[in-house]
Amino acid sequence: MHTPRFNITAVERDTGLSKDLLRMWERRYGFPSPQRDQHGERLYTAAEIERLRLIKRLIDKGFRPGKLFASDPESLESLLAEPTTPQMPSVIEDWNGYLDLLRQGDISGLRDALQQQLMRQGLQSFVLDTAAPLSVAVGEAWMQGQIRIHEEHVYSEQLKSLLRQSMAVLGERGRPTLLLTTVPDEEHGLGLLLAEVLFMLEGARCISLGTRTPLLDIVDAAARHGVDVVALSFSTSFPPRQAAIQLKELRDYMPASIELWIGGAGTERIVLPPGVKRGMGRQGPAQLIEEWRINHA
Amino acid sequence: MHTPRFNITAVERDTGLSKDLLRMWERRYGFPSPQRDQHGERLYTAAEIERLRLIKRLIDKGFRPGKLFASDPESLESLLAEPTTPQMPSVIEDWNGYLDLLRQGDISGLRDALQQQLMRQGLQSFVLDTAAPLSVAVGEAWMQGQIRIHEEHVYSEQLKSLLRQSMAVLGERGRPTLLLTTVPDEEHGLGLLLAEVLFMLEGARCISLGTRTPLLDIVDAAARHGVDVVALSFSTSFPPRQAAIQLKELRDYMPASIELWIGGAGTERIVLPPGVKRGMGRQGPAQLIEEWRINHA
DNA sequence: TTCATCGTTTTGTCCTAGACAAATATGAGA
DNA sequence: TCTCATATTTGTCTAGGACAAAACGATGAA
Repeated sequence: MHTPRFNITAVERDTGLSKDLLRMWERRYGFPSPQRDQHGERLYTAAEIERLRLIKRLIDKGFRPGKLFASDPESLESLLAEPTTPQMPSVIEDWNGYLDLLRQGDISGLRDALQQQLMRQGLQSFVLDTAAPLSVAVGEAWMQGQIRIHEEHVYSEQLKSLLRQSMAVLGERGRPTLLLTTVPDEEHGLGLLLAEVLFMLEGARCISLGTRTPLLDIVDAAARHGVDVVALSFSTSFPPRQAAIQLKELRDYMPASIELWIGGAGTERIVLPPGVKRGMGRQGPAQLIEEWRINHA
Repeated sequence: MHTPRFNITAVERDTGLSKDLLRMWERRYGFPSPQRDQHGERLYTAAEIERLRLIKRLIDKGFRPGKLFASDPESLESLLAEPTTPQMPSVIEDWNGYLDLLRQGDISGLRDALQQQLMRQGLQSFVLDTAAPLSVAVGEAWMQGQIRIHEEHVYSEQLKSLLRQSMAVLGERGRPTLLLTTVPDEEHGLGLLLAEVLFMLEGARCISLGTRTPLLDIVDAAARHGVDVVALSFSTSFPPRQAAIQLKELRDYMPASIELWIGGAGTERIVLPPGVKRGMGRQGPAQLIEEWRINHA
């Protein structure tokens, strides 16, 4: 068991920073400056990846690379703790009960706790008031290094399983018909499932393609199934600018009669292209459905 | 809605071919040779993307780029129809009933058909004799261009939902305890779910991490949950050589007391490192569990 | 024959470094 | 204070060279 070293492909995969960008940062700012193997190829350490993740997170939060690379590593940590918008309390504290179960590896305990909460709140409130914010908190906890990625995986699997189970009792639904999926670079499927539950509770008919559908196939699928709406989910970690570009493209390829909706924790910062609607917060999905029904009465 | 043109990022996203590779093919083989915008940046047409996808499928099937770029576009289509290995009857024909439902976009029809078959066969036989071979056939049909990727997505989602639902009635189980997941480059989760069902039917306790868990996290999760076995799934499209390397690494990182099992349609061609077991075919999973129980009686 | 081994060819990924568009910050003027 | 124009920062594209890894194919042994 030796100290693991990672090549640039692995770093791209684990940080979401493109190879081009990693090389450019090295050229421009001098960090990271990974060791090289005997062929001159970059070999990154786990610590470098850790710091890159931190920097990425801070950039997502609105800081600029120039400042971040200039200041010393220690002070970066503290920046993360600052709330994004003033008066916004840390989301993590409220959920420490569930997070502790995760940290202890108590899977059945976690499952029981979720199940119990679902019973208490009912499906809609459970999704809106527990599952959605808890998922954000779990993501946040991972970002801050409080839990490991496999613990996030366990959480995700348990919740998916629970939701699928609950959804099975909701039968075939009416209009509008929605096509749900994510773009190819967005692999988080949990938000999609949450959206599916909410839309089904509003009586819509949902066709889910799962994650990572190529844009041209979304267009084709929408036409084939004659859907009224294409709904996409974006997680917090998805780059907002990328999202805007892809939405614009997709909007261009599809007839205007098919609406394009987006949702998920990562949608707030996305600048919406014309003809794209956002469904956020408690009333988001219900509102979108209601609007659609009024317009198509 | 104008004639769509795609930049290299969009092509990478929709074909799965890296920018580097797209540029290299252009340099080396002269295809694709996209138009350029006023700044010299590549602009691909939908037709070029279509052909690139075809070429990608053929390469995945075992053809070599050199040959493919040499032969004319028309003859490429016909290559897809050929069976991968001689004397192997096309698996697709046997499953045309389901495939037709997919092609017609009849989702509820598909769901009913699967449900009905599950009722008729029982869970174990359904997984072994329907779900597993049908999934291979669906993959094959996509490779041959008979269905589009979004239709494969629909199939996958319906089957997952059905299986999760069925699994919910199987409660907490006994030993051994298995950790199920895939390596970071393997995103196919259907095989994992099939394995989970089979192992649970044998009375094992399954902890699923979903897909794409970093190797070091697999190690950590295995230790944390005190599992007896780590089970990984590989799809047919996974490069066997890569699989062998990762298995060897993983075997090195983990204590010998934890067994390492692999399964899935893509395992046949993998050269097994020492200390790794393969569970293939009808009796595979049952056999592995039984062996383990004998050794740990 | 069949199988393994070793050199050769093909193929994909990494490298450097220049250019420039898009995003953001800054400052001038209303 | 706000708006617009200009400057700076930042990310992504470009080209072509290099070379590792994979696949092929020929040669020799069982």
